[in-house]
Amino acid sequence: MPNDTWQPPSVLLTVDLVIFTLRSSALHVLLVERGIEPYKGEAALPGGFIADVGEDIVDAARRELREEADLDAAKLHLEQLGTYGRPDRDPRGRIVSVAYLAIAPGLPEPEAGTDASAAFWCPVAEVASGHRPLAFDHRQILDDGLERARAKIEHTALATAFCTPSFTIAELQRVYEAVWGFELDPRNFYRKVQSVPGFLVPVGADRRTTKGRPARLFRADPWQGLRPPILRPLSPSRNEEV
Amino acid sequence: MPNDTWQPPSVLLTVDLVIFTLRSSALHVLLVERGIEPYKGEAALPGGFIADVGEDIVDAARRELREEADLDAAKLHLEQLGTYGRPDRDPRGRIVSVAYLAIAPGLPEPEAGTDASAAFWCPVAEVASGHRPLAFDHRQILDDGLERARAKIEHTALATAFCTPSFTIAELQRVYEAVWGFELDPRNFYRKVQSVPGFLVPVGADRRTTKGRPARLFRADPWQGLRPPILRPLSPSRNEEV
DNA sequence: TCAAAAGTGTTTGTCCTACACCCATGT
DNA sequence: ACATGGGTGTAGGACAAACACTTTTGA
Repeated sequence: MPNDTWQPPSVLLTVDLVIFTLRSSALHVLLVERGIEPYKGEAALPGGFIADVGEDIVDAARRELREEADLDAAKLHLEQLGTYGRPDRDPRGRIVSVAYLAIAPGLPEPEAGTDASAAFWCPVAEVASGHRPLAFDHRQILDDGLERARAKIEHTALATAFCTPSFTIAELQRVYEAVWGFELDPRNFYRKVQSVPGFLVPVGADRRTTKGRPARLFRADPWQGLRPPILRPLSPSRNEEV
Repeated sequence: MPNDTWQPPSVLLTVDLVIFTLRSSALHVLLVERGIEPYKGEAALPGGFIADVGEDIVDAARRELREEADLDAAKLHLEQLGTYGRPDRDPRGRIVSVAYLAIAPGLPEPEAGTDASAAFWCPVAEVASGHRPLAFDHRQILDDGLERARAKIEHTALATAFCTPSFTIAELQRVYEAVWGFELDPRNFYRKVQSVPGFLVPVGADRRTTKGRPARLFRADPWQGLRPPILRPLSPSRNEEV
């Protein structure tokens, strides 16, 4: 119990980032190969210490994203995922980390930045299957981030953040399938997303591919809410894919 | 950008608690009157600094609950709500706070503990209406906690944590109404909760009141998931009450 | 003319809401 | 008897899964 001379202990504060994107229809997460101890050479989520005592936490997350992966976080929506503060989570001492979640459209290989040896997109399935161990408690953070993303695209238009500025409904469906991990009926999906008022805005043009009928293009605001939501099936017949 | 002599800055870490309970069918939140500066004498959420660098954050939350309100948190389920770290949120300096949410059954007035001048239950409506200002950013934390609780009782049996060990369906309905803030049809609610497999376990006894037919008693595990969920109506005819 | 992908119609069953109605108890 | 709250039946509408079918393109 604190007495008159007691002073509150201080801790070190880091941010960690769960950045998802879609590459050739598969969900990927941004990882870095750690350039310093501990866990040097192993894979980890991008992140790092706040720069100074006056830096806002979400600003630190944006800065780390720029430094470690050369991604401009200005357009990315960072959502707080949770805080991970187990006393033994970092061998260097008491380090508490605030995790953020973000969604990025399909992008080429990120440039390795200043802090990390290398940044790269890793298939989420590779981590989930245990083939790719992660440093610290980052496996847990990634799992929490995946579940958050799965729930989030039900109630908001966040899935469109995976897409190019204008996209077809089939492209949007591939996002939902990659994040949820099972296939959907294209015809029912088509009408379901169209029926949500204010979700999809027709852009008046078509996208032509080498095969088949051209598809209408749409755009959307990724941060808009969806009413009614696009709920994933709970139990029924769903074709697993991830 | 950090150079060779750069050291990461340290911050002070606090926990804040949003504890809800039901008193005479109205949702209440546990508040304390602050005994020290800043905001001395004003209302705030219970909370405080972690005790030492080795204390786990959720343990600190449990300890504060015991110290400030003499509530035994061993049986309460503490859920992390979020982390609030705006650089200017505390005039004493850079203080980052991790907020937790918990639900308590109806309880008598809490005892004032060691740290706080007084702990008391305050109607949530009183805070929401702006009649009761809160210290720091605690109004924001409370709002976030309320929305979390509203969403949480849709997908888990958390609402039963407001109830006595055994309860009637009508009592459970009063919980949902108090948290959501509008009235529900008793007959449809009755069947809806009964239809969720594994939610309500009959205890084989009745509760007799002074009026009307006795109601069957049930018990439940507050941390169990609900499938299908008990969804609150989004738009339709709902009688506002809070 | 065929394959492939986009988009539409329709059927069928499930779930939800609203409300009429019956049941069991205290006064 | 009757008021009060507990509990059941059921009709009508909204919704969603499943799938047959039509449209529009490239080859």
